[in-house]
Amino acid sequence: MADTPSRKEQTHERIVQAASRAVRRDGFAGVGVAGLMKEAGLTHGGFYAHFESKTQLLAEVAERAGADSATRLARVAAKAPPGQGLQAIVDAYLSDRHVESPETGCPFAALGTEIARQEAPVRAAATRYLKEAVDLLTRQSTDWLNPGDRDTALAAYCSMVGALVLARAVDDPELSRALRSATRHAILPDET
Amino acid sequence: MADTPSRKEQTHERIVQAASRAVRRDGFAGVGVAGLMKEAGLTHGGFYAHFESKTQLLAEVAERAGADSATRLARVAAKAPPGQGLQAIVDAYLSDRHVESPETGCPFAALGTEIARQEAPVRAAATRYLKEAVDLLTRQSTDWLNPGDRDTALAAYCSMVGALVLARAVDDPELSRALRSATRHAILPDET
Amino acid sequence: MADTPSRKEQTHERIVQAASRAVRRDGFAGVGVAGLMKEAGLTHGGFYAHFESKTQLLAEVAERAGADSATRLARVAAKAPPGQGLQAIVDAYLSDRHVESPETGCPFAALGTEIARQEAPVRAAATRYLKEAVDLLTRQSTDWLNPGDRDTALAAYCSMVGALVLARAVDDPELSRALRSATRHAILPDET
Amino acid sequence: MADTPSRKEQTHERIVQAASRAVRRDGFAGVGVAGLMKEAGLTHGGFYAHFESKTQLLAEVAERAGADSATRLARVAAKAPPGQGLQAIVDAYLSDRHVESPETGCPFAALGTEIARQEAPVRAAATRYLKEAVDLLTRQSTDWLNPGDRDTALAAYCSMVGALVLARAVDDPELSRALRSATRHAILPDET
DNA sequence: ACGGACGGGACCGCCCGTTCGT
DNA sequence: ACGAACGGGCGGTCCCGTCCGT
Repeated sequence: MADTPSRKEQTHERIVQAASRAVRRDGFAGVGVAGLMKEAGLTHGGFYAHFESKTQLLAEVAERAGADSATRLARVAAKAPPGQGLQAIVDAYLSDRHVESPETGCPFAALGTEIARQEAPVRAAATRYLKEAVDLLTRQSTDWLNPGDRDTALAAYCSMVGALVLARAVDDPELSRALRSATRHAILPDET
Repeated sequence: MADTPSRKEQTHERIVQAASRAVRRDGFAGVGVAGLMKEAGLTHGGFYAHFESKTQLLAEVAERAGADSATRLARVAAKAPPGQGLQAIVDAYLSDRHVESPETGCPFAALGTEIARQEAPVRAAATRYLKEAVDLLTRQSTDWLNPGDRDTALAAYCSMVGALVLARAVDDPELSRALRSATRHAILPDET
Repeated sequence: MADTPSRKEQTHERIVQAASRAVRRDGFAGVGVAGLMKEAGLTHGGFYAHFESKTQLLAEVAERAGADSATRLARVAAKAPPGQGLQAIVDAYLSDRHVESPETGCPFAALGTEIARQEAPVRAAATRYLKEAVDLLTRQSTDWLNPGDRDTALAAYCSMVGALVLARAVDDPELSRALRSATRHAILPDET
Repeated sequence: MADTPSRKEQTHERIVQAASRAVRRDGFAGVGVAGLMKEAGLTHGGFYAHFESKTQLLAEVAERAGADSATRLARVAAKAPPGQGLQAIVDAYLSDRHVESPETGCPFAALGTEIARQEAPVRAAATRYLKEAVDLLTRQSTDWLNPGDRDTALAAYCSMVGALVLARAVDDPELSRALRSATRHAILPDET
């Protein structure tokens, strides 16, 4: 369906896409309507032809950022050799690249503490994404994670998010790496 | 040694104190000079008698929030029975009370993703606090954490921060609890 | 050739026009963005759709005030009988009306001592205007001013500006008139 | 008669002195109480022990700047050889040094267009100073200026003020010099 | 007398939401 | 549907005037 997305739908999409990156880069409070539209190649006058309010855009942005991130996680897992999906996910999540690129990374690592102060739609989208991400982890069968062990998956996800949040916050590159390395070993204990 | 803190120092302290709570509650971007001063019982006019800029206040706030939090952690550990310091810290950190009271809680759980976008002094203060907190954890001798095992402490702290960030972000109280419960068991595996 | 100036250009013009009067009346430091916009029949909100900064507006204002004033001078000269252009200019410049109406008068008489403290674009505009005004004077052929005697024209212009500045500064109407009368006779010595 | 000026009077004097320079340098609108007091080596808290208001200070400043300038003019005239007082005054007034040093120069050249917007006491002081300056000029007996020819003196003073105002306003050093040179020759026509 | 904190107001720059015109 | 202008409001900064304390 949506075989031929109308011009309006395309523009709508472009705005959401640009905003989802801008928000992860600058935070919910760091973006303005004018800047978002400019980044999408438009002027801010036309914004309200696509969204009822900035709030509604942010809700769509949250949804979209979560969906993007879930897709990305799934792709990483799918590419990995059998039985190494979790390892691949963890490595990608805790990579230098992820630390340096919040724009395209995990929404929780980029916006976690701000989400708690956002309005209901944003938080609902975040919740949906979290469940999706945890489900994906739970499905990874590895030597030491029994498939279906949801609690271990939850804990692993918390660890990764926390590690990345701290890794981005601190001023000390070595500490940043140490946080992620320690987290990696905690999640994948038998790794050589 | 500052026997009688001058009136100015008292006011300065009051502002920083009020701001450190307001910032954790509303985020760095959610507070304004006028609001902060009002919360401290003053008007915005006198602000620049105490701080050169809002940025400088935020730096002091970061420092202060970190110091407060470290003190609090240490107190929790000290109160615990011998060999149960870590458990006490984890329980306090992952408690419902902490989830509901960002104002007086861990700065990383309240501001983590915003700290990454703050200026150098704030990030430096955050880094100092993180080292302090990890050192405290590292010193906790328990049955399963060898004292001095810094990597385990790092991983444990990441887990707790991530769990709390997610617990606050999600819309679903049950999920919030599940995140923390799973994290607790991951950190304290032998707990009955 | 700007057949149909767009709405934006019209508004822009209106703001500059209003500002050029307000500045001559109240000085560079005596005007604020809000007041200027109000005087142009707008609110301060839309200001930055037309100007990058207050500084840029002031630069345009200087240019515009100079151009207006030059046009006015030229018109006075053109209206005068042959050989009496200088006399007409001097009389207009030193008139009571000019003393009482800085808003529409010579920018140097209204803002001269402040221009020296303004930024480069304002000073450049002032310089251009001065050259224009002096050229106009130089072209006036009279009985006692040889056309092309630029030094005499320069001196005459200095005299007029000084006379008007002083005439406006002093508290004593009689002295104000005496200053201008004396200056008139110095510039037009053979006048009966 | 103020044999031993009290400490308060000395401080008062110091403030007025510093302010008279600051105002000529930065304009009436360019100075603040805090800055003035700092320049006098004090803090702005004690200001109102010496002056009822900023307005009153400005009045005293105008008076003082005028008196200083008059004294300076008189000294220049007194030092000159007999019959060359006017020439000495004109040369000093139109010198490069005067252009570059508004702080210690003629108040009209520094503040003329702002004085017109000041309150009554400032304008009254300016008027008194103008009369004094013109009287001084009028008393200069030269080959071409009959002593007592007040109108010529008035016109000469207007010329000098205008020349200096313009010389300071323009962006072009050559034009600045030309203005003053032309004015000099207009006032002192027979000079070789 | 002087230093310094404080209250209140102002100004510039920016942003959001709306309403025009095209 | 889009661009552009406009209205109202807010945030940070600075300043004046006052009132304490010393």
